[in-house]
Amino acid sequence: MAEEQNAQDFTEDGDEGKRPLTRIQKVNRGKILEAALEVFSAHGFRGATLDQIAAEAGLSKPNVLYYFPSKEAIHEALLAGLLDIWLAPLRKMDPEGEPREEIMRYMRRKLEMSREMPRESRLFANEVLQGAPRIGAGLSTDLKTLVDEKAAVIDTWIAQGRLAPVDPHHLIFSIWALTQHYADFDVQVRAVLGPGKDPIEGAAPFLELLFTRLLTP
Amino acid sequence: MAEEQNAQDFTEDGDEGKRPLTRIQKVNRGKILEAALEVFSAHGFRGATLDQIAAEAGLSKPNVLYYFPSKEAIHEALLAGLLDIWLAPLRKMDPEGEPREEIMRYMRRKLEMSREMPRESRLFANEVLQGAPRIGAGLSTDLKTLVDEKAAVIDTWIAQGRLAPVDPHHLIFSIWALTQHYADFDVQVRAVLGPGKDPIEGAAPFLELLFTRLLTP
DNA sequence: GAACAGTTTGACCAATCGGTCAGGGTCACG
DNA sequence: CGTGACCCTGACCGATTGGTCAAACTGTTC
Repeated sequence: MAEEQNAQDFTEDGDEGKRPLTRIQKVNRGKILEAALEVFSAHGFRGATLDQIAAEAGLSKPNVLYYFPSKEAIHEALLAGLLDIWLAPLRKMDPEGEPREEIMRYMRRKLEMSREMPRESRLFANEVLQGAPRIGAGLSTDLKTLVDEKAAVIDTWIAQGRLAPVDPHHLIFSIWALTQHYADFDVQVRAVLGPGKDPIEGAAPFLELLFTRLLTP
Repeated sequence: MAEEQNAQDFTEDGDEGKRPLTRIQKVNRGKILEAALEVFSAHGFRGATLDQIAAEAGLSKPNVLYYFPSKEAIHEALLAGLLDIWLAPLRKMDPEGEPREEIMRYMRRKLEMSREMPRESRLFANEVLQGAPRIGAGLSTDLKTLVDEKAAVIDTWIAQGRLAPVDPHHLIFSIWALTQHYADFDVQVRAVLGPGKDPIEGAAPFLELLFTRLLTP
């Protein structure tokens, strides 16, 4: 195997890894990540090829490898920020807010993300489906911590009688499942509904009704 | 080892292809399909290799190709019956039955399938996630027909006032999303809940509550 | 405009993958 | 126990894939 590790590498230096980041670097890294999101989300990690990514980015394969040390590194770079982006709406859930409105707002924001960021959703789904080999750690640490924390908030709300008594963990799962379904299974949903309307447009009022009925004491 | 009686001795070829199917053939085809289900569901079509399947089945690669003409053919053989198996519970939904009980029964059966056939669920999810390149046709024909038919039944029930008014298509989607989530995103669910209990055990009462609240007029 | 860092590429490589093939082993049955 | 159909395998092949490399090109700065 190639054991040669380029010691003088990229941003992973813990200390002063100050790198001015050329204009061309910024542009091309962006193009690569955008192309990689397109290809990885459509074919999975194993199903995507560097040639596809390079073509999609409008660069040559060696040029892509000039900006990222490996295919794996591109994938990691994509997943790196994804978990945070993905959980940002949940983080915003305010313990001081009105319980039902807070949960509904979270659900709406997640549904909106399924419409506006379906590729990110599918990238994530691909990763989890195959056992989360590359972000498994983040799931049982960051993710679990955040969910447990918000579940505690929900339990408080329930104890105060401001919310119908439901299992808070499964409530959060249900929001994930119901919203991401429209991004991840888009082809199936569209095949069933037939051509024309945006599926999420019909989903929105349904989910409003569903969660209102579920959460009203 | 997992000894699953893959009762799928398929004698297709409406033509003259009526070989009696040797005992060894039955056994080895079963071993290959079982192994392929394991590997395809875990890594996707592109991510799975014939060597993996052969190793999992305890056969040599050329031997695997003796029973199936190609990797593609193995995958197709798996998907062939899957859509039917997958939709069987929906087919059983009885227009003459008690509306809420019929829908609850369907939901329960789907949840049960997530527990007992998670690999099939993930195989299906993998296929749909990547645009359903191999069963796309079946989605907009068989699947759409069945769902439209059952949606009409649900609409009738609603018109009779025996069910709360909800969009029947999205109701069916919600059952799919909520139940399959526990199979497809198993790693994530377990990471969040922590080790120990079976996630589906906790999901069952939650889903009972959710759909009861949603469907009661 | 020299000089050097940063950028790009064609040619190439080793590994892996799906699949083939000739030949040999094994089973069932008369 | 012979024989033909069925079963199995090691060796091999062409294509694809992730990745390397030397050399050439470009942009920027003094």
